[in-house]
Amino acid sequence: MKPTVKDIAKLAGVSIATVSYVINNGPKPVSVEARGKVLDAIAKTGYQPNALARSLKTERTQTIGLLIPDIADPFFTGFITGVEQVAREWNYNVFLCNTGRNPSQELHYIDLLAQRHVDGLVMAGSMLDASALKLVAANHNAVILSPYSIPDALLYTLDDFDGGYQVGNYLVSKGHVAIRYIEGTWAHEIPHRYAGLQAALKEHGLPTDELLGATMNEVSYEEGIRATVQTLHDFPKTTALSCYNDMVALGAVEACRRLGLRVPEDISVIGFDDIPEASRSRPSLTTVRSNSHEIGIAMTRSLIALLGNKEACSKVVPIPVELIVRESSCPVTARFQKKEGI
Amino acid sequence: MKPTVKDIAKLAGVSIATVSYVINNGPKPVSVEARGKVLDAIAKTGYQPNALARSLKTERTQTIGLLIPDIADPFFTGFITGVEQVAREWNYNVFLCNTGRNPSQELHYIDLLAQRHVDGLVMAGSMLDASALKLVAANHNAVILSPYSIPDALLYTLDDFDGGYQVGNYLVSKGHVAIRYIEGTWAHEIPHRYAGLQAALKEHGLPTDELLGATMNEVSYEEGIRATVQTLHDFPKTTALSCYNDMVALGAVEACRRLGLRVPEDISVIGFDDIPEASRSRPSLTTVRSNSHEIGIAMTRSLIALLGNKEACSKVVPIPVELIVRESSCPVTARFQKKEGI
DNA sequence: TATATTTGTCTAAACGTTTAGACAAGGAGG
DNA sequence: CCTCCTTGTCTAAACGTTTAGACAAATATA
Repeated sequence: MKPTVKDIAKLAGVSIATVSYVINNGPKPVSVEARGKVLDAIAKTGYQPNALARSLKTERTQTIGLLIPDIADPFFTGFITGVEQVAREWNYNVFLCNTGRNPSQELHYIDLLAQRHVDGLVMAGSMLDASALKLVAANHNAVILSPYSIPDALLYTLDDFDGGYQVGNYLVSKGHVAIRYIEGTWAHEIPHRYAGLQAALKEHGLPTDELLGATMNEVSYEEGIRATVQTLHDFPKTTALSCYNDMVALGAVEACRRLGLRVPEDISVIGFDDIPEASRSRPSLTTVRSNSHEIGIAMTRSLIALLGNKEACSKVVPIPVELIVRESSCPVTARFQKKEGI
Repeated sequence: MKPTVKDIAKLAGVSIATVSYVINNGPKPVSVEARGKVLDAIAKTGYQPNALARSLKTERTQTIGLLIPDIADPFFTGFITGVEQVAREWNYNVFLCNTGRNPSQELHYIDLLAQRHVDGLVMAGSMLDASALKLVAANHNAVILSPYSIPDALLYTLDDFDGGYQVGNYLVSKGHVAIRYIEGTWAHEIPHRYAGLQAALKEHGLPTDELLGATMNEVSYEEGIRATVQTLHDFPKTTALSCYNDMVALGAVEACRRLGLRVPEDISVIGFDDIPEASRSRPSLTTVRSNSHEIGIAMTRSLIALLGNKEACSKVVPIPVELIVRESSCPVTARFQKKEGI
């Protein structure tokens, strides 16, 4: 079968320790001639070290586990490539786990990664609740992107609240009053985007009791359409839709089209994430941007630093977000002018 | 540290063999009382078996390596979820490797997966040449999606040629003559999509010497725009663009818009893959569909079957493709009528 | 009753590495 | 010349599992 260190040792006429030393530039020195013989034997046999055995002994797998909710969501594909890039730089490998926004699947993967002794965890968009997350953070080397506050964890927090707040402020400043928020699945006890939006409206003295539109069974384009149709059926006078997600917002735009509403003339639609399709679609999507690729990079750097010096450097890194205004949102004022013109 | 089988054995007052037997419903039977004691000890300590040690002994990792060129390409995300789904069903895990369409990166990952002793390989959209692929197929349990013919391998082949042929036939039947093909990167010695398109034109007695438009440095939306602008600069009379990819086709549509050309009135654009955005975009994209999710499922089933009974069941599975006509393509005839109407 | 089989348990040897410690040889410094 | 350090090599013990084989007791078969 596959050649082992033993075979190489025999072939080169040295001890297996010596072979190991040359493979790893081992802790002990090796004479040039011995090294030569070993290298020859390795080349001749095409020997490849068994990573399993190596990891078993060294307690390091040079692997980081990456948990994300949805591989088809461009926000996360950007995130993933960021993680991969840094991992490659530092000679780590990435074991990607796609939880499908399913908490039990997520727990299953966390167990799996533990059994495989990954060196660390990068988590984003977890569907676990705060206490479960706390437990994960306590038992693993983990860096987590989450809106929860988790003591003693390496935590990145997207400023969801501010994102919602900026959307709210923007819409109100343009004269919108009948605003609805299309929530994703109720992942968290505290839906920060919604809360931020709510806060902005309150600040301007607007009521928020009818702010929440229909919620969705899963986060997808199709469900975005369904939830929007439902919402506009329940609240026909809506002039602005703020959506959990760009995918959802794209669905919302499609729903409006089907209902014969023009975007943005009749109704404004705003998303979240600024995925590539947001700027490509017609109308292009007003949205809240956060650079997921950069976040992935930063988080992975943090994790690798943590793995290096085990000092419990718990800290919280806030990530700012930015409202990007495009074609899908429009001043109510303009619309009113148009109506008056008739 | 983490509890081991030894700890459980001591705690339960049995031998480590017995512990192993209950964990695996082992090859030997275990009395109910012993099993009970072991299960208690496991529950009490939260013991998790070390997958590394286990795999080292059993020579199985219950893992399949998945190699794809681009995680951001929706064609492949569909493929990935298909693979994951079947893997989960059969209690396998997926180690996903994103090669970034970089052959050396791809070889690196293949080595990595070998060192980690994955049980099998699923490869799609490889950038390796036929001889390298042949080598991979010979040395691993692999199922490969590739246009090359690789003897003694489990091979799936997308009917790229027929896809190109269908596009060509369709365009010619609608009266198009000035057709250009926007190639992706020159991944393969034989660009089948191009060849199929060419064959269709030849069959109708059309010249094919000016069929090939500008090629791209990488497969992306942005490069699609660039290559299209270039192509339409070189061949201003072009009435139809057939593109390597839906991503590229979307770029082509955007390029046309920037050049003031209406799609499909002035020029037809056709993609390949039928990614979700193809039907969402305006104009919606005429394209060649193949269900990547289903392909992922079928290939993984094949691999798992192969892993079960090692008989070298080499075979070639062709995958049909289907032209989906949408808004982005249009009869020249209609356009001519319009012109005559003026 | 004597013998064969089944059932349950244990001991110990792998699997392919890494690495601490023993050891020998060769120089350097006194 | 003796001691001390460095250099290079080797032996052997881990790492945490699985499992073949030994063995004893209980049960079935003759």
